Amino acid sequence: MTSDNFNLSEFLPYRLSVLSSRTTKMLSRVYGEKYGLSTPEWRVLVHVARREKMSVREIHDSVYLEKPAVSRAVAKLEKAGLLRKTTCETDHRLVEIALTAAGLEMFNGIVPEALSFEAAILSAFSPEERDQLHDLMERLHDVLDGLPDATRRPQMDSDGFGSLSKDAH
Amino acid sequence: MTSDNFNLSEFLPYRLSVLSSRTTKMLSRVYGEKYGLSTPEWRVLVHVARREKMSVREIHDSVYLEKPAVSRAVAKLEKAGLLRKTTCETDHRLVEIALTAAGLEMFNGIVPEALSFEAAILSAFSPEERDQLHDLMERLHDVLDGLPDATRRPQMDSDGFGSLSKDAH
DNA sequence: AGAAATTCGTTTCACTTGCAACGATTATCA
DNA sequence: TGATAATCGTTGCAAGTGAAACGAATTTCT
Repeated sequence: MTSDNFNLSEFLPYRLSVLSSRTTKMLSRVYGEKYGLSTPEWRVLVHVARREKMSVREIHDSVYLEKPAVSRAVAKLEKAGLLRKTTCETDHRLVEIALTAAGLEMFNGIVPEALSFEAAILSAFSPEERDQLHDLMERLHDVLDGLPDATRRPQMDSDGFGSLSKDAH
Repeated sequence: MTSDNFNLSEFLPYRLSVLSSRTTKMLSRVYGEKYGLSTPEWRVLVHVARREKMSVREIHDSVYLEKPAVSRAVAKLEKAGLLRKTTCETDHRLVEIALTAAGLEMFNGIVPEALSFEAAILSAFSPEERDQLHDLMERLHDVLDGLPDATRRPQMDSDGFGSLSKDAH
């Protein structure tokens, strides 16, 4: 393909962007209109729900959000009474973030709706096709990792062994 | 899956968002660092290059950009001498947007780099897998279209029959 | 121990975005 | 024809974002 007939709508990065934007926007109605959460807030809420305590940096590492975005989302969620911040006793730089009962309740309210949104999307695909999709996306990430100047990729959720994983010392 | 073990990193909308963000950001180095374009400007440039003349609304319809974003991108591109704006003779509300020689030159410079970025990504996949990816993404769009309150989906580039397609009157 | 470097979370600032409103122009229709 | 409605592109404004800078706290290294 030459410059002459370059077609943006067939260009993979553009296609990914449009698909992602539409999906995120439609999902955001679930946690936005009804629960008043922004996308960063939703992501933080979900992530904190998986462990007892998390620091801002841990959230930043595992969720695709810049540090300031995490900080602000946490501040808003705290103001809304959905989580509680306490400075870590053993390291006063760290903040221990934990859901409140209200936060957990909201989390339990949203998740089924979010999952049913996802289910509605995936209902159009067979189990094999879902695997294909999953596999293809994973490999796209791998390719990006190998490119020069690769952007940061949030680490996968290594399943919950709780507490601040500030490792052995 | 219950709320208890909801895993954000396995959640399709989130996965799409991260993949799209990474891809867009890495691509933006191509047109950003070297040519000083923002993403909306890049999209407008590319789109205007496919036809002789376009209006703001036509760009808005076919590119996934809000009307103000198009308007501002066009303004910047004009200031940079990459395109020219003239008010339509037969309808003074419309603006006819066309690339200048400098704009075309930049377009011809960027496109090969953008395509080689895409090629680098797709090199990890067989032709069949590329078709699968294309097909799966297309069907994801179809599903979104069928959902209530579906967001706007930019119309595909029906290949170039030029001029302002303000239809017969 | 003490100085320098590092890490953590927040804040600041410039920039971008999305939505609504606006003036200008054209279309609609009584 | 004349008034109303619709469309086009732009602008204002409030909210969001990213990068760098910052103070506080801890680690590192001599």
